[in-house]
This record gives sequence, structure tokens and C-alpha cells, in this order.
Amino acid sequence: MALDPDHVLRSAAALLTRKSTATMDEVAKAAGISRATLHRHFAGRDALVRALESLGIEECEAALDAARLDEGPAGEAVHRLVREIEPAAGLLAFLYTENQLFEGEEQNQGWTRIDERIAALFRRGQAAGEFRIDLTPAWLTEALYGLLASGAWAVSEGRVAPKDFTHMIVELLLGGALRRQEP
Amino acid sequence: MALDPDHVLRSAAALLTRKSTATMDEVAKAAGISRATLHRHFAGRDALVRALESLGIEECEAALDAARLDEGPAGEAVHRLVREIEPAAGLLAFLYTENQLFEGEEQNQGWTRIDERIAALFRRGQAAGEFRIDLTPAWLTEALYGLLASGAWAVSEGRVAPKDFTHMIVELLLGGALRRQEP
DNA sequence: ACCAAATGAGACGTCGATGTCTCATCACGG
DNA sequence: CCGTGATGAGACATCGACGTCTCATTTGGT
Repeated sequence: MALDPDHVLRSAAALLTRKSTATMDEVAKAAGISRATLHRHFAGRDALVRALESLGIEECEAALDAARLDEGPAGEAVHRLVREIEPAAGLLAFLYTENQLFEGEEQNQGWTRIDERIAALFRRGQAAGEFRIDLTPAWLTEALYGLLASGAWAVSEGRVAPKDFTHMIVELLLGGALRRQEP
Repeated sequence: MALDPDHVLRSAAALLTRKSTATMDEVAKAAGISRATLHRHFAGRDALVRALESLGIEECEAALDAARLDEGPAGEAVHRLVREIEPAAGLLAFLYTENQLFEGEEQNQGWTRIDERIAALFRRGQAAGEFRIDLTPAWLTEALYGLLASGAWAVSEGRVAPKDFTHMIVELLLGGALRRQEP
């Protein structure tokens, strides 16, 4: 009976985040279904990865919407963004390292849109004098992705407590490691 | 005649950083040798990856030595470290995402040593009152890896100028994105 | 010039993953 | 109670990558 395709994608994301070379059979077992059923829902491994990519884009855009990036101080908007995107961080980390997605020049336009929205947030912060201007928005965007991936990986390895995920990323991204005397 | 194995490893690292699923044949072509010769130097794909891992560890430790992590302010030591490690960043980025290396519990002890040396640097900075103490040394270490990988990736994609690599990483890691009025 | 070693090209066989197929079983609705 | 549809289990062929091998050619040293 109509199996929940979303559940399959979640399981696949969780597994592939840990083992990006997992077999279709392993993906199926992880989702608690048979390989045949997995193939009935997703034409092949490529289709599965594409579906994961679409899911990742959806969740990213949902997080971007929920974070209301154009409201209030940019720093607080970054904080909201990381908090909203945290549940999808594992999936993002997988997609981030799946450079196969970008081999063809046909880079999914969804990512371009997301990149642009995040970069716009950093630009806004710079224009407001809130963020420093010697770090380009493109780099800050890239660094955010990298820290999200590192954070997801560190949590799954037990090196960082899950509850500290957002704090660690936001504080490092915005405040850096140096100690300061003020707020 | 004695082909330069180091050159092969460099080529392989450069290729695998961009396309982690590259074939042995592609690796050989990238190095300008035949697949047969590649097999004569490295027993198999696994051996090749292991050799890359050893090379990465060597370069990391060389960078750690050259950066003299226990001299002067910790912040400056971090700066030296990133500068020294920059040439190896691409290789590091590849190894960082090659989670296959850590599937077996048999995590290469070299990484443990490197992790510990970097974490010790952050601990030293914290003890000296130079770094904030709400970000754990383990997380700062992980974040450094993530930023190095993001930086290498951003440079190879043309989103960041190569000459800005060290500055972008060090400034973000130490100072964060927020603008400050001091030093 | 000669010899030894290394290389390149290519031909295999092997193996694992994939994709497709069939058939038995099970769940749910009429 | 029966029938339709989805699922699970497994067989099967295909395909790509791998690893090994041979043989001709080239390179470098003597």
C-alpha cells in the first residue's frame, strides 16, 4: 500500500550521509522495504539522488522562508536560518559532497536561487554596517555550507552535542573564535 | 623509468578532489600514465586512497611543524597554520569527505595525532584568555577542517580568489562575520 | 650498440551493483 | 468472502570497473 516516499527519502538521506557509497540494497533495507519496491518508487540510483536533491532544495527554501531573512538585524536572521535549517543539515551535508550533481553544467537552478538568497542576507548585513566587508558574501555563503556540513558530521560522530549545533555554528560564523570584551 | 610516484599522487588528488568517483583509468590518464603502470605502483584503488591518506597526513604534520603552533599568540599560530596548510587543502578536502576511510573502526592514528595537536592549539588560546571558551576545541578543530574544505572548493569553483584563501579562512575562523570597532 | 628495466596498449576473466522480471503473499476494500 | 493492488523474495541478464596477464616498444645505463 502506498508506501510513504518521504520516509524512504529520509532514511536514504540518513544512510547516505554516513555512507555515501551505500548500495541500493542497503538503502532499501535502511528504509525497511525491499529492493524491488525501492525500484518501483525510484527508477534508479540516479533518480533517488535527484529526489534527495529536490527534497534538500525544498527544505532549504522552507527554512529560508521560515527564517524571514529580510526582517530585523542580519545577525539574528542568520541565527534563525541556522536554527531552521538544522533538521536538514545532514541531508545538506550529503548533497554538498555529492559533487556528481554538479558535473554536468546543468547545475540545478534551485541551488542558485538559494545561494542568492543567502548571499543577499550577508550583503544586507554588510550594507547595514553589521557585517565586515572584507569577507565577500559568496565566501560567507560557502562558509555557512561548510560549517553546516562540519556540524552535522561532528554531531553524528559524537564530537559535538546535538543541542549545541546551532550555537556552535552561529557563534563561530558571526563572532569567530577570538574572545572579545563586549557584546 | 622510475616514475615519480609523488606526481601521480598529486594528479590523483587534484582529480579526485573534483570527482571523487573517478575511475582508475581516469586517474591514470590524469597522471599521464597508463592504467597498467598505475597498477604497478599502487596495488589497487584502495591502496591508492591509502597512499593519498598518508600523503595528506605527512603534509599536515609538516604544516603543523612549520607553523610552530606553540610559539607566540595562538591567533597568529592559527594564521601560520592555515598559510602552511593551504597547498594541501585540496587533498584534505578530498580526504575529509572520503568517509570510507573511517568506516572500519581502524581510524588512521595519524589523524588522531593531528586532531590532538590542533585541538591543543585552541586549548592553549583559551587558557591564555585569547579564545572564547564557549566553543569547544573539538568543534573549533572540526570547523577548521570544514572551512579548509569549503575554501578549497570555493577556490576551485572560482567563487573565491586563490590569493584570498588564507585571509578568508583565518579572518572568519578567528574574527567572525560581525563587524567590530576595536582590535 | 646492447641489455635490462620500465612503460603502453590491450586482452582477458572476475565481481559487485544495477535494473528487470516473475511469482507468491499480504492488505485492504467492495 | 473474494478480488485488486501493492509488496517481498528471489532469479536473471547486463554492465562497468577492477585486477591480472601478455607482448611489443621505449627508455636509460653500461
